[in-house]
Amino acid sequence: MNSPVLPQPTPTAATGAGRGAGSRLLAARCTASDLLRWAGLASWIGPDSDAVTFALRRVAAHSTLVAEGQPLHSLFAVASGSFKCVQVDREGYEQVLGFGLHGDMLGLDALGEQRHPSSLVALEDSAVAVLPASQLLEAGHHVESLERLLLHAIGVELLHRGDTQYLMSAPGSEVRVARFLLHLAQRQQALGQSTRRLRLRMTRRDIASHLGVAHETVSRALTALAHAGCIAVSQRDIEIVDAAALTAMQRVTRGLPRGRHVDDERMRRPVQRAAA
Amino acid sequence: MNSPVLPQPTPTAATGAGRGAGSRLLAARCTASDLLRWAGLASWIGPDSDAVTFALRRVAAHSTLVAEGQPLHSLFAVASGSFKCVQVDREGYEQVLGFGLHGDMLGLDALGEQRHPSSLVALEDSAVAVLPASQLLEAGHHVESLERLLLHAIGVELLHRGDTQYLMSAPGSEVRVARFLLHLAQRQQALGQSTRRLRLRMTRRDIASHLGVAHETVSRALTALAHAGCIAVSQRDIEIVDAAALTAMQRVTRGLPRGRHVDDERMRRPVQRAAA
DNA sequence: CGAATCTTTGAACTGAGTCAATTAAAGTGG
DNA sequence: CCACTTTAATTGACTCAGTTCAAAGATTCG
Repeated sequence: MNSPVLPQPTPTAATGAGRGAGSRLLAARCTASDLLRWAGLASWIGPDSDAVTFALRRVAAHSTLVAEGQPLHSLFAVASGSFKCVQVDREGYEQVLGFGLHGDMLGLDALGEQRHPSSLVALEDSAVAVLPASQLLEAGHHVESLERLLLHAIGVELLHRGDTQYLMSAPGSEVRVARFLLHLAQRQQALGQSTRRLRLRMTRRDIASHLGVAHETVSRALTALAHAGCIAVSQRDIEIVDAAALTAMQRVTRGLPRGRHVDDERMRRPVQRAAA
Repeated sequence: MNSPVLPQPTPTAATGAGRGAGSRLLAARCTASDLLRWAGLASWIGPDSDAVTFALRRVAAHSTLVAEGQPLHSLFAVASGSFKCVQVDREGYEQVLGFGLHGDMLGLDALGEQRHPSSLVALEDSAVAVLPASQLLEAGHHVESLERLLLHAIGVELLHRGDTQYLMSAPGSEVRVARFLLHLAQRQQALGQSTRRLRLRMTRRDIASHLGVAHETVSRALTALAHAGCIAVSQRDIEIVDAAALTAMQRVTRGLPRGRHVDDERMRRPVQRAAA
């Protein structure tokens, strides 16, 4: 059926001592060292990093890890799989605030009011490390690497939010999608995965919500970018064919303060647009 | 360099007398108690809250407190005045990520890479408390209220970013502006200031950038809202005449303005079991 | 296999961006 | 203090990109 675990492209010598092939997720707990490794901060691992362990929890695809409004009990770190962070308003409109990939910390926005302002939903079968809020500060005082991890995660989260605002500030849909793809590729790169091949775990609707456009527009933008030769699209598998062109496209923003469009019809309009 | 004479010799602390808000007299330093008071967290003030003090620093209108890319030296708390947080991309387009009001913590997004991803620019003559990053953690371990303050500020910042994404997700410009005004009013309320009268410290351009629209559109939306009787506009002074109408307007999101399928389509089944 | 969801494509309508011109305010300097 | 220069704000006209409505493929899942 569903593949339980994706094989690691980068054979980082498993956590600890690899108990059985690919069975790391079956372990009941993980250490701060694991968290650091997932976040790409292996260099911060110190002798104290194994002093604390955290429970692992499986989350089935499409199930809700935390629901909006729920009081803060713990933070989470993505051990495997992926999540979306959403808010739904009274009208039922779903706003996707972001996506959590391997190693990302989830639930940080609950630190303000001690309750979760957004829901966390698994996009696929996933697993998270559970970091009890009460235990965190206490442990952080004794395990320095853990405290640094937390602070780092906070900064990264804020960085992503900034990126998202930048995403949404783009006036053109193709630009937004291009930025989104590049942003995703960049994050995958940080995880040591391919920069060219992207496997989108979220629906077009989720992407659309995240980008602030209609889902049809995402489709159209994707096909337009493909038609322009920037990418190749096959369902949720996307290959970045011409990263340079994509980047160039991503740079087009709203009305430059001054100066003219030096950029011109580089495949300005693939649409057949009322040719009549 | 250091200002030769400080007008008001309110020596150290002055926390007992000062509510911080009133005059713009500036003590050379402030305490954690002050920070908590500014943030509306006076209830957290404990005996240890005066154990640490922080330098105050004046920032002239339009001057840059921190420039994009600058390494992280300290965080800041707004003692008086206001700031905008901006990123400018290679084309020179300025993206406003947010505004910092009295009591807000500034520079948190630098915690990720130990470098400021965005600039902080004073919108008017302002002052900030300087919280050296190195000193912060250390002090936090001993002064509990300070640590809680930091965590709270982080959560609040994340909350604001979420609000901003919600802002920008609105398809209509009037909706965005309405949400922006209500958001601002809400923050002012948290500071104990008027909910009806808003004095915008930022230009229309800044607002436009923050909302992801053209600055002309902000003007138009403002006059439209005024024409609808929701608000009254006089330059940068805005009075919220009909908060209910504004709120109603703010709720209009994409796709369900009129008519048909309002309910059935969104079959919400929010909670599914997460754990195995 | 069929039901439901996801995805793509089409066509028409409209709201917001761009360009442009005018007015208002604020900062500069003699 | 008052010309003068700059920057901010408002308003109008026109065009187009993206939303909306609609419907047909594709994919997943029970």
